[in-house]
Amino acid sequence: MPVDGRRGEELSRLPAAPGPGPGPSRPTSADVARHAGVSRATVSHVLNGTDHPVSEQTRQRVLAAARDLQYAPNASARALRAGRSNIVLVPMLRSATVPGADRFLESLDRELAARDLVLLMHGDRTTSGVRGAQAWAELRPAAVYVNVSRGTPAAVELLRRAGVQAVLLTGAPRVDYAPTVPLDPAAVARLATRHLLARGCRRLACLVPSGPLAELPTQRYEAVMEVAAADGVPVERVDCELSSDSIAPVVDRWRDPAQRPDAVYTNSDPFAILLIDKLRAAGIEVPRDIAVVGSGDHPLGAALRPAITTATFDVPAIARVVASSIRRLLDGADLDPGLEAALRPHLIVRESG
Amino acid sequence: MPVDGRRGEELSRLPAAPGPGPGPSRPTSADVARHAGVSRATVSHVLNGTDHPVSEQTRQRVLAAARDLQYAPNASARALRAGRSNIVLVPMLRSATVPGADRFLESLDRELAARDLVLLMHGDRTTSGVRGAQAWAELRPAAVYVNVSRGTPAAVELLRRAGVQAVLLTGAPRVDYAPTVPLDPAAVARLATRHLLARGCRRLACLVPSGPLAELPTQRYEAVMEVAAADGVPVERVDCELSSDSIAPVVDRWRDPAQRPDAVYTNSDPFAILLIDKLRAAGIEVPRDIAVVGSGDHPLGAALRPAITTATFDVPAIARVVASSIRRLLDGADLDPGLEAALRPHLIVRESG
DNA sequence: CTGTTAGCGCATTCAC
DNA sequence: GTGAATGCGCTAACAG
Repeated sequence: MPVDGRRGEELSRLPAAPGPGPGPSRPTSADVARHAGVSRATVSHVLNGTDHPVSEQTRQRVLAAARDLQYAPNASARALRAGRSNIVLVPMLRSATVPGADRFLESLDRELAARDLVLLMHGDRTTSGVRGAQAWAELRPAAVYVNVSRGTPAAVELLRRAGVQAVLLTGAPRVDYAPTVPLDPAAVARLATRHLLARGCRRLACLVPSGPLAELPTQRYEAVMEVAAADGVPVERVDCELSSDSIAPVVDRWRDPAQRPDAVYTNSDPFAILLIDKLRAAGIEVPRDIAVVGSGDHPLGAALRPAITTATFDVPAIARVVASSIRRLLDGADLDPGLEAALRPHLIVRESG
Repeated sequence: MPVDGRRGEELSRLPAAPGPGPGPSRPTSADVARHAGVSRATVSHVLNGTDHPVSEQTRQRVLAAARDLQYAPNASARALRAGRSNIVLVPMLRSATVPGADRFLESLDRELAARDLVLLMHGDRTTSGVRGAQAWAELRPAAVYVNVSRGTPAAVELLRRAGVQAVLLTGAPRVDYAPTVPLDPAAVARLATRHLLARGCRRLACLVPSGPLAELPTQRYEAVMEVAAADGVPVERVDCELSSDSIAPVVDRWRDPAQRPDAVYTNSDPFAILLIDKLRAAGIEVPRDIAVVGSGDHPLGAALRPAITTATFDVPAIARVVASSIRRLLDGADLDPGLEAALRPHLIVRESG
């Protein structure tokens, strides 16, 4: 399955190498057949459990031969013949963008495995659109699950034309050119904001991590703005990084109660933890002086004091409906009806706000 | 590339489906050839940049046709014919075991891409040995990079017989049946311990996270023990989890100076952060009363006060030598000579110890 | 009922 | 510049 290595070239190319040289043993179904004294067709029937009748005796002989030779069918040949695979390809997410990414992939693998599908992650985190689709299509996966921002209409069309049976997109703007898991990463920000407003907060601030991964934090900031604006509550935007130097000047300004918001939404729990540490050092108490709400439910958030109030998604539940939806798509059905429900964020109210 | 979905069965099976049905368009190299008015051989030569001479004019015609049809070569057919691919397969690591896992994979992808290789992660995190090798072999990758604990001798043999050109193992006990990246995850623990001893600490404790992922922490605990024992320094083993309830009783006991170690190694920075929080709440000051050293260089560790002293690996450097070694192995050379040097852990001395 | 023969799928590459 | 063989496994059609 050669796939394009260098990004940004016409098409892939195989590294120079000695052609289909026989190599060592590399057992094929023909070897198994020879070993068992039957034809390749019989081997195939036995190993695949087709409905074709085979005597128990030959069956055992074939199985034994396969075991002896440690035969592993060549997925390439198989996929080529079948014109389809049971691979679900997920281009790797831009790291740290989504806090629970790793947990999600772990759950997703379990759920897919239970549905006879294999999860494969493509290491490239940046290539998108047609160029990305090109790389993904080469593997001829049964399904591709990718963010809308990378799954452009042209990309989706290319994948479909390449024979990918199910292209499932995920992300905020629901699109019409492919089934979409309408997971809005900003939903946690909205939920957190509504919570703070309901608690009577009237002056908000929002920490916005800067850097190359700022897309999501910015979306969340806008969501906070929007919800707060509906109540006529102002939101101070605080651009920062996860470092002491970055937070210090802000906290310093907030020493003055007149300059101080009464609540802060921080985009991720580590930022909340950092902020609270700096506030404490400045003599500002959480939640008495300022309420702080994060998101992502980081384990440290629950363990430290004050424990972080956080808005988060139910990661395993989302993995389940995504896997189920992919399976259904492959079987010609619609998305899992439980999708919307599983995507609703929830709030874990602890001590910080 | 159908791969076994259910774990623990004889061999894989394709989900029932309508055979190699023609499907929609699914452009093949034959389509491109037709479109450009040339033979498939020519298409192949042009698209792969072989040294076979092709007139500039036809070259352009072929490229244009490929673009028009959004042609993506079928990786299965290609691999089948070529008997080799440019895929490097990495079975996904048991999550959170290695703190920098995600960073590592990101760097590794970049380094591999620069060497014309594509990184693919296999979603299954648990299957190992022959069973795992079976699943990995089906993809016929050019190389597999996996922990020694999963890459048993039988697994390595199976992979080799299946035509995987480079099997690179990683992990502590260097083995002789396959090239190994002797990355010892316990090395950071040794380094941290030596640092604490050099600072005059004479009574150590070691936090050992429990749970299903306890293998690594236990190895590290043993490393701490070993180094400390050489100096006649005792080590208290503290089994715990990353939660308030888990740490509280320990800290409570340490309120009594007579019961208290003078330094703690915590296996990961989040544990150090948690511990310091609880110690502070108990009126025990770090590093005055107890020194604390973590590992993994978590960003929060640098940002909080006291900043966490941590022992860590140079993740991007390791990714570089691993990628380089894989490339060299594929080219018939030996491991990158810079390997050992890149694997050395280093200490970031900050405030906590 | 049991097993076999034969052709296909797609891209690569040798030889004319 | 092209024809044709090739790699590996699946499966429809067929023969005992």
